[in-house]
Amino acid sequence: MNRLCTLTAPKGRPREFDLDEALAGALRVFWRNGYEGASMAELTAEMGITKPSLYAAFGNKEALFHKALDLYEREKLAYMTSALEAPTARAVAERLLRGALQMQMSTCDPKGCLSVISSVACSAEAEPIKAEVAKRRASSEAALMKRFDEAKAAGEFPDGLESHALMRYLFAIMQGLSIQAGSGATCTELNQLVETSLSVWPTK
Amino acid sequence: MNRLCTLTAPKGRPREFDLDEALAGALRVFWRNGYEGASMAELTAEMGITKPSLYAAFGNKEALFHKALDLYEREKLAYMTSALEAPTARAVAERLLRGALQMQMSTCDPKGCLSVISSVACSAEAEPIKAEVAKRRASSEAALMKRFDEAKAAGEFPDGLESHALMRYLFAIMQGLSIQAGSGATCTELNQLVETSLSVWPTK
DNA sequence: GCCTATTCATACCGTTCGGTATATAGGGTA
DNA sequence: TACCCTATATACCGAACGGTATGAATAGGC
Repeated sequence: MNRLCTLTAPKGRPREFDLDEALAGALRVFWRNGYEGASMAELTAEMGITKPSLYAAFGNKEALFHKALDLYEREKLAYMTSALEAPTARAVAERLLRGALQMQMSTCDPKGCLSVISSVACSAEAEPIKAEVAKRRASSEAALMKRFDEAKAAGEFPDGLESHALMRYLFAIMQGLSIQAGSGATCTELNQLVETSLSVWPTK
Repeated sequence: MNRLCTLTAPKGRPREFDLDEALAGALRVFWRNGYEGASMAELTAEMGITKPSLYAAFGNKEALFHKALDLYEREKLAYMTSALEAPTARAVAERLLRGALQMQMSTCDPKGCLSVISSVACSAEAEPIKAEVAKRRASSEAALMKRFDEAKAAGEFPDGLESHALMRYLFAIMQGLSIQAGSGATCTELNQLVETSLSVWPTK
């Protein structure tokens, strides 16, 4: 009895769409419109499936959003974790800013940052969404602060400059970058923003 | 015939609510939830009037939003125009950052910036809202750039630093400030952000 | 007192929202 | 072939959406 294929051959009728492709479509819609601005009609249209298929495969709208957020962090925010490996705090900041810039200059993806959009665009009923995004952001902030703590211990910062404050400052610039990118700023303008931020970066 | 009161005594039944108070209520709702997140039910509840009264007095939801945006700029963003009168570019930046900080520390107003919220939180049908906010922001940007042009002409900037780039950089920090304020950052953290930004402000 | 003009409160309009019941189609297993 | 399990497509659900028709209430002008 051949059992080699048991994992790849489930029992019933096989689904006719690709899970990853559908999720990528959902991500695009959430990215363009935010959680509440994304309607099931637009989601199913972009994903190329019907509503029952969506609910069977992903649960509901909120669960779909979580999975899309996972995909976003995994594919689009990968530069954030790799940037932490840079040798100095300034190099980390440079990688983060240039990574964010490069992402915003992509011609195929929506503009702005999904995390920023989702943490802002919500009425009272979308409070859980806001909380989830805040949780993930806190994790990113903690990672960057840990890296800046090391830099401070290595004597990279001017006196009186706390790693916590510098982390918050850098995140603010990146959030401003995504806001401006979503508001129609040109690549040249965004590049100016990054270069200016790097030119004033504090050194000892 | 006494005509002194003709302006204050219109013909029909007098309205039973105060226009400014109602508009202030609408502003709070839009500020908390964004344009699309603000439902007519929540608006009328906070304004203390019924839907027909709202439509008679303000037109429709979009016109109400425009009037609320006017009120917001007039009352909450007044510090932005007065900040331009500061003697140096650094003093302008300091007034802007401290003004934004003070506004975010208000305990009675919602957190975050209405302009940022409105420029981000919108699906396809709210495109006109986004465009209107972008128009107003462009006007603020132009005013700050004009002021920085004067500062550059006065020799306040390091070589190679364009007023356009510095304006964009300062706006990014303020936008990041409002994002973080809306995401639950404490007053201490926001103050750290402002102080750090000022400590790295470029001088010649 | 009567007419006109405006506001108020209620109830309703058609549409869209997120989510589902139901019936059919299609593949593995026996 | 018969059976089981899952995915598909259609049609539908109650609720909430932005916006209005309608009639009663309240003021000024004559």
